[in-house]
Amino acid sequence: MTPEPASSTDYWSTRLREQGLRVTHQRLAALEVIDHHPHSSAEEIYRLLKRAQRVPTVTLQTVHGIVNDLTAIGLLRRIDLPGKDSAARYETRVGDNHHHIECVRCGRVEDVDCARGEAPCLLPSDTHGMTLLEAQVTYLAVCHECELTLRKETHA
Amino acid sequence: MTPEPASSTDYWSTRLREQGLRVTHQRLAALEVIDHHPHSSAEEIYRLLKRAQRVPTVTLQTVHGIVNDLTAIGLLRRIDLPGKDSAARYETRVGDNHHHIECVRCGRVEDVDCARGEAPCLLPSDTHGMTLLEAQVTYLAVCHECELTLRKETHA
DNA sequence: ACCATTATTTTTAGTAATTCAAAATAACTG
DNA sequence: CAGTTATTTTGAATTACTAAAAATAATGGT
Ligand SMILES: [Mn+2]
Ligand SMILES: [Mn+2]
Ligand SMILES: [Zn+2]
Ligand SMILES: [Zn+2]
Repeated sequence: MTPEPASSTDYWSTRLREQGLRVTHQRLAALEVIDHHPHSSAEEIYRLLKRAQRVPTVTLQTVHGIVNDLTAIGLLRRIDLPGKDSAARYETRVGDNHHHIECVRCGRVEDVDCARGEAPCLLPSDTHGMTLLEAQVTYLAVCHECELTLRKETHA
Repeated sequence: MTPEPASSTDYWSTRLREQGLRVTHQRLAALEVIDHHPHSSAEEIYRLLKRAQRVPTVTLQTVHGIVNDLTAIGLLRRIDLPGKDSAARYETRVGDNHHHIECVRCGRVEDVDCARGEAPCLLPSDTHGMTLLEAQVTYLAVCHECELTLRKETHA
């Protein structure tokens, strides 16, 4: 059985060391922040790290390096949503192949459970001779608040 | 004196005028090029337009303007594929809600017919109170050529 | 066909997201 | 605790795209 870590810091530290990465307070703080603010962009993570005085000296370039490294070892998942306001977003919920629904107006993102739970959860009618890795599904929608806003605008 | 077959030029001209847009040789040439090279990026369209001396004076900014305008009136479809080295791609096959399979290594993109043919072709387990517009499906894969290349690299 | 109107293209700059490389810093090892 | 070197910081570059003003050309009326 897996022993429960005393704190989330211990948990992340163990995961980092397992992968041969050093345990820095920047990485730990980033993981905390992403865990509490899923689907954040590098810029948002950066602001959250500075705002709470967690890592006042951190730079945006460091955040990019961190999310790249942590994604590479499977501690984070990167999601690329469509739209020209395209900044990659990151989350700690990995390994369950879940999907996302995005409001095309305000960019709000919510999780959508996968029916199958592992990739690929959907099969193409034709693979064109390729080896399928994953079916990436993104639901585009308009959230309730934006619907109301749009209705007002249409009225005027 | 029209170097292009009158039929396709006439077709696009009619579509443009229907939408109140002027028929410019830049727009016509762009539509031709995209029709013959589906899933091209603005940069690729730009190079294709200059290469064949079709529109030697065209600029990349113009291509961006054209694809934006033509997408807005439904003559083109814009596809945003995942992977951060990915520029938006454009195609003339519109209105059938088809999907795509992309090689994650070389970026090759092929069409995948939609089982339903119109959006949304898939329903989320939870809409989170949002009004669903579309289920965007992208299959990530490794093409045959890339598979062979990767096998060689692993060997060495 | 000619001209006027104005949409479109071109020219010139600027922005946002991300990457790269060298120098400074700070984790791990012994 | 000191040495090694991964990581962060600093500073600059790149890519994809947008913005605004000046030049050009497509349409409509004569
Ligand atoms: Mn998620
Ligand atoms: Mn297609
Ligand atoms: Zn919204
Ligand atoms: Zn390939």
